[in-house]
Amino acid sequence: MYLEMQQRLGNALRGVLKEKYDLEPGNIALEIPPDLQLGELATPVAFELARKLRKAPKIIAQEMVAALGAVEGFAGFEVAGAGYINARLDRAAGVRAIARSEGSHVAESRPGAPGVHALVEHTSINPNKAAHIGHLRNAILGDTFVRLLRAAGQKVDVQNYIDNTGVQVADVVVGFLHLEGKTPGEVRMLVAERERAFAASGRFEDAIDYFCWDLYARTSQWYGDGTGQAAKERKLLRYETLHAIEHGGSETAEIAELISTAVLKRHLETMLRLGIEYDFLPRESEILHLKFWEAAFEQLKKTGVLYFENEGKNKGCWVMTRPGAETAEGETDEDAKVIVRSNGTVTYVGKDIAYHLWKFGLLGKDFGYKPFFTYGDRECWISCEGGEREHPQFGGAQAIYNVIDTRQSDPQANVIQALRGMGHAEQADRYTHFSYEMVALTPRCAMELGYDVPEEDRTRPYIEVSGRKGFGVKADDLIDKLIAATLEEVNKRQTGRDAAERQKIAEQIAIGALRYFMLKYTRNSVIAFDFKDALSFEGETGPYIQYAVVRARNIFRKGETTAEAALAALAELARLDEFLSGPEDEDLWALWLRAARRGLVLEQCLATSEPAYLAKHAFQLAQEFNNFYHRHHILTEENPARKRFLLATAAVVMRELQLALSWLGIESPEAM
RNA sequence: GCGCCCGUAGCUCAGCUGGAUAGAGCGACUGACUACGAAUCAGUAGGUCGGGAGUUCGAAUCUCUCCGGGCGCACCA
Repeated sequence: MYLEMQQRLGNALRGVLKEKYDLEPGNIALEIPPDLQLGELATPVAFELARKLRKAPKIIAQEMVAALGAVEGFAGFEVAGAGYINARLDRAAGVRAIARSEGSHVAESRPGAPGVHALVEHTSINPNKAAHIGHLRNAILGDTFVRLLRAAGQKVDVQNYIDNTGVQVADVVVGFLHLEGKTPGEVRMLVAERERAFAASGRFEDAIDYFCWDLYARTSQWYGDGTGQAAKERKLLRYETLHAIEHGGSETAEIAELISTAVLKRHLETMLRLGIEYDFLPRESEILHLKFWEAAFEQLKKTGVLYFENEGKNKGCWVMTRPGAETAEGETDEDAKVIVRSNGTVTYVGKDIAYHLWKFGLLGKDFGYKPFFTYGDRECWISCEGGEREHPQFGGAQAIYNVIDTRQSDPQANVIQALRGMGHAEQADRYTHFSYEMVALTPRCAMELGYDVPEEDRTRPYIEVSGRKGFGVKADDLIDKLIAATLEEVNKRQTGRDAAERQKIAEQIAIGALRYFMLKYTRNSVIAFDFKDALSFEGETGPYIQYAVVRARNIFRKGETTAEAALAALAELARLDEFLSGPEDEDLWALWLRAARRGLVLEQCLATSEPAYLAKHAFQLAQEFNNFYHRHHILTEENPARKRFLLATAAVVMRELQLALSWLGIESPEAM
């Protein structure tokens, strides 16, 4: 509702400016005043115009208010301070409009945006070890953004890119074959044995991804431990293995496929615990074998984005100019980005350009597809050669979002630069590197986990996690720990419920706590992870918001009615103003207004690619609700009309909280 | 050296396209439960918004500069 009123006021002001002063400003600043005393919306536009019109801001504001006349939904306008124009809403009409606005779309506010086919890539964990907390941040941010895009009416494909032929997978293969000295047959048996053991015990320590976590760390260590000749040989082994995997068709490649597929399956299971699902898993093996790069290479050469370097340190390579680089005519750009090495192989950025041409439907090639993982009623597909004849369409998106940590901004910028250089400016503009900062551990947390923290690192605010070193908190361990902690609380409080119900509630709360924890920080803030903060269920947390919903739910249960009925009953109340105009009732109106911010917040989140605004909004709404809950005892209210109004207030807040939580991927438990 | 990010209360962080008295959580201290269940609420203390200069009617927000911290800048992915 707030968003609609803001737009209406903006249009009215625009009309006045055009008619009275013949001005057509691009943007009219509209804000929410710091205090309800000053109205619900305000604009400082008169200040900006003062110089241009050579008049005092206050005079301009007065003239504009006079010219505005009546605007539907507004009770009036006034001039305040040195020239603010403050707008007051018609409160009763506002409440009725808020009660009615159930839709989750901001369709009318973003012309052209709904109906957009968007593609979000997130998670993209190397399939060679268990997922850790850093990966959780990526997946939770990505999944939440997907929910926001869908709430705004966009069609979204969710992709999880699998680098199954990279050096990280090669490293665990080296670990299995050379460090452990296993034959390919023995590796097959071990993977099968791990899958059996995990299925039987349900303990993550038994699973293949946990096994690989340690093996990968040991292998990384092993490369570094070798001296002289041994180090050389180990390095050689590493690259021979990598090349065998990239090339395919060998026993080494088969082992890599086996391991990466088993680990990938585990990643999907881990993410499913958080309610995160994917539509398609494109793999690097197909990008290689289906010759995506060859097709892209032709286009890159034809458009002149790539050129062959004959001079300098990059002699013999195909290179591209970096974004923002300027080189004088005839000079060698030593700083250019190498895309094809002098030995003819293609770099990571090159493969990524090909993949992104495919994402936008510009490559002229497609993957093969087969079903890979089932989510209740639908399939997640994976790339392959050949594949099923019948499959959903992926790729060919109009807008893409890549959830990738901020350290990869340079390569991401290279890909965008290449698209632009190839003449795809529109696509380059709709390519968003949805970047975020890493999750690190506080030194205290690292030491609690038993890691050896060097003296000089102990005073640092945080220490980066490292899969290569096996240094970090595994995702499933954290989730288990959270569930155990919430279950303990639930068991104390929900003594009347059976074990299965309590378990379900504990899981909902644990996941709510985790997702909220990852979403409450803005993207470019480093999260210094600590169990104390992550396991907290009080204050600015997911459970706090869930608890507000449960409280509202309890009111309707005890009052033997429903939120829907309470909202519908609002229509029968003749005079709403009597509950909204008294000085002691300002908080009620403020609560309705907060509940009305949904569209505004959604738009802000999408415009800035920042889910944290929604997290903040949900918390603030819950906070105001808790405050309201204490101040007004609804079920014992003696004035029946007022009781109805209070019930409707609880109902609208509950509706908005549940909707906001669902966008955050957080469930609302029945009881807490 | 070049590029990007950060520096706001004891700690962790918000602060929308510059706008009206700088906010929250945690922690500290004081209070409020035979209940619409306190995973809650009320209150108190706590800030030269890293320093300086500039632009502006107006700067935590924009520009420059300095200080302090982080991350990138491969023929790795």
